[in-house]
Amino acid sequence: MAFLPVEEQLEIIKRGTVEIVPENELVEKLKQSSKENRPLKIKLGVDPTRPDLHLGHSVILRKLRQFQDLGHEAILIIGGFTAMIGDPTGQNTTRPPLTIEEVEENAKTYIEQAAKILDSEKLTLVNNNDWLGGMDFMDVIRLTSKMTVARMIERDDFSKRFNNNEPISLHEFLYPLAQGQDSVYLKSDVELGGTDQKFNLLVGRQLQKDMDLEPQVCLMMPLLVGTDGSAKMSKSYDNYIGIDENPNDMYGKSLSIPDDLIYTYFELVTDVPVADLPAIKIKAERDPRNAKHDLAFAITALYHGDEAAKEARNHFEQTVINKQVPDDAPEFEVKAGEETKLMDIISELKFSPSNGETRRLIKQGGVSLDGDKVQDVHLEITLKSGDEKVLKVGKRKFATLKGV
RNA sequence: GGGGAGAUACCAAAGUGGCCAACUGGGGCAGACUGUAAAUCUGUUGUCUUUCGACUUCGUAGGUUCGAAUCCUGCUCUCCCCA
Repeated sequence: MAFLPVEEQLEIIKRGTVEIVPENELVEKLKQSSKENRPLKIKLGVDPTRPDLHLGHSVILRKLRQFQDLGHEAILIIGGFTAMIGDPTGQNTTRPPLTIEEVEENAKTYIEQAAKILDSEKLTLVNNNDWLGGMDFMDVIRLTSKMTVARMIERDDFSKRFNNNEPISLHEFLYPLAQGQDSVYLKSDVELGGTDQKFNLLVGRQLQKDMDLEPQVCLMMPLLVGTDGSAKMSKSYDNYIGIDENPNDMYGKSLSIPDDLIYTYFELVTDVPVADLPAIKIKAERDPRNAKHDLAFAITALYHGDEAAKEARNHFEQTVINKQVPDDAPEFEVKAGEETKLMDIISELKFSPSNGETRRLIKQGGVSLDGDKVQDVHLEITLKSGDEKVLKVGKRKFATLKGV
């Protein structure tokens, strides 16, 4: 296939990137690639420790997808071997290494979810256990001789842990080397990673040079800030939007991001054309309310389609803005003519983790029946056959109670 | 190899024999407010229980005691200093 002109490729490639090291080498590689009609090898290593993908992961996967669409070869490395080591990057504690079975299971889930973003037809999928697993101790020692301890503890996360008197296991030092060895083996032209991966990516470049290979270009994407507007998106901070989430949650969560992240999200996690971005930037500043709804719609539509996104928008307007009951509230059948404890109903609906929590909710006015706040913790209700009452627990748990 | 310090609820961190289900901060949840599931303010935050109260929890296993997160012993893990 014919490649787009280098300038046009660059425009797409540079969307949202923080840094390309070094950019002029990337330009050279792109020129060579066009000239020889040879796709570049774009490497992305993923760690199958936490298989639930969220928008934070999507930033880098989308970048890989963009390379695919430009006609280059996307190589997704499942870090089967490295997962058994445990990547120390960004961690304040040692990661528990996984077993082979866990890795395989997680990798499967990962690929299934990543397929929502990548073009799996054109994807090269490899597992670094295939080449790293076969190295013997001497190979490993040779590899370690290329790195110094001083360089290692230069790294931010290591030095932080070191200074905080937190443990660093020796094997964690091997992680960047293992990842770099992937680049040597694959002869990658470009490696993608988050800014937190800079060190690891550069090690790959270094090792390639040592092996007299053409060094890879390192392309860093920003870490997506989560819905709380401060920390990076991560499951453990509970500030994430999962790509597997249902349209309603996806839409609602997208709306909860702070206004000044609207543009960033458009740039990093939606596929609106590069050309439209300037106009979006202006709208985000002048009319954040609507810009954010546009964003929520774009994100939801990307993973669930336009129809589902429209429904999610309606659902949100109905429940949150107009405080009405959603159409899809689950039904709960109550035996007609019998007194039933409200607390038991809430418990059966799993709307609350414990009865203590339910009591608390009621006392705080967090439970209502047909719009009236429930005052009595021990309220018992009796419904006639065919009667319906709407139960609301907390902010967004609804159910229709029906007498049967 | 030697010496010292430590392990408390989701996280951080007080508490050193009864007043401790355990200060405080963060997070979570709820209420008010709002364009928003944001921000802010207020309340709340082990389980069971209508109340009284009962039960489980302070690394782990035992022990001392009327009574232990707090004292003793073994074990596991971590950090620091010296070599």
